Amino acid sequence: MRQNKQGTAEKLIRAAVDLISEKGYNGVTTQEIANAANLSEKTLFRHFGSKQKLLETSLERFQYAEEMRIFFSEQLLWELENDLLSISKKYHDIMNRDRKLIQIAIKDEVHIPGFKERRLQHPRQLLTLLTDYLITMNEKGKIVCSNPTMQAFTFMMAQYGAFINDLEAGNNYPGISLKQFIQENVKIFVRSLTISSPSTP
Amino acid sequence: MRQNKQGTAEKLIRAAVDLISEKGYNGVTTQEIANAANLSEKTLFRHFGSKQKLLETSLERFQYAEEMRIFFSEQLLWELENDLLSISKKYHDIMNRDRKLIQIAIKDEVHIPGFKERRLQHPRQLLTLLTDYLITMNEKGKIVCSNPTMQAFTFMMAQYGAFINDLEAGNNYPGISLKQFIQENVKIFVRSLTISSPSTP
DNA sequence: GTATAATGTCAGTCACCACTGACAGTCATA
DNA sequence: TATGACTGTCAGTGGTGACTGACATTATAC
Repeated sequence: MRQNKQGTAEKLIRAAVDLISEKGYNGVTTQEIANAANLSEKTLFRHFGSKQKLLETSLERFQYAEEMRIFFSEQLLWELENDLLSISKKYHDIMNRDRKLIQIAIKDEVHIPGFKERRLQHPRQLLTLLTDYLITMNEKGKIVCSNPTMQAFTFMMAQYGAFINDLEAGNNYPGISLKQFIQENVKIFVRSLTISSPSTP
Repeated sequence: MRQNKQGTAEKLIRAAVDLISEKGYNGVTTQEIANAANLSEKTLFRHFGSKQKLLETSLERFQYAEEMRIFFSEQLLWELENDLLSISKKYHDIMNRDRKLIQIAIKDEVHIPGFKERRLQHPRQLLTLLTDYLITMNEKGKIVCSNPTMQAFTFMMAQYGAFINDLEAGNNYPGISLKQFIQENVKIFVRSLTISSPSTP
């Protein structure tokens, strides 16, 4: 019965993440979480000591950390359209993997020391990576880029908006999919960044 | 003392919106709300009957409704850069005015019948208005627009992302302001929509 | 077969919280 | 000065929810 201990904690964490992301930390009872995990409430407390600690443990896995950095250093082809597409996809992959954790983080209500800071550091890192990418592309003469930081930021905000929209509004816009959005957004940036001289009609 | 009744309800609603947007519906007690409004808990219940009803009443003001439609029919100059700028500004004006209500809506936890539906209808309306605008601009020969719906959607998502980012991350990106973002985003769309022939380097 | 570790059951504690009733105070108006 | 509309105080009630302790149960390992 030694290996069951980890399995039990895992079940509880999954149930907690599921329920809390739906109904909020204060909207779920430890009883409900235990039931959803097919375990007794007592077991929950034996493993985590408190509801708050259970949440903290659940949120610890919230670290895509190095993944973006590695992606940027290994997967880029220095071909704008291609790269922006794969960056977008990677972004949504990562975000969707942590979908429920992000939902919890947004609903917040809960104050875990340092958590917000840790969370906000990811998009800052992405902004840096993306900015550096644009700068290099500019140096290579492949794009015309006057303000790389703001352009990277704008690109990110579009992705972020689409993700949050999908997260909480689901399929609010009939006939519009995330894939289509990514393609159109990349097209717009490619067109905008590969103009030789600004067109003045 | 007749006019005080409305003033009292107003105070309570304001306090409720402030606190609930911060800590979530289940994270605030009626006691706290009453204190924040400098009124007794009893008065709160005399006015609204229940905590839930207080929230519902607070959320009823959440209707920018016609404002966007009127703006689109009256304030546009049919000059792309100018119009996209003023649309962006109007959007953020409206969103910021209802900042706290939107925060409550996102944290959700609360299930008020029909509320979510009512809320989601606003961005859908904006999408329609913006799409129609692009179509007309295309017909006027002022832009080259292959896929107006997706382009309007992309423009919206960028605004939405920037708003949500500002809402919950505050000043996470030092040196980047909302104003700068709006300008850069508009520039990107203008460049992208006013290319006569796609440049292939 | 017995020790050990993990879980379940059950009854219960304690604090908090939405909400109430009874009574008293305050102020404007007639 | 009396009435009425509004608010405050206070002492409650009933329910819920996080968390505990004592004891029984199961499975595994030696």
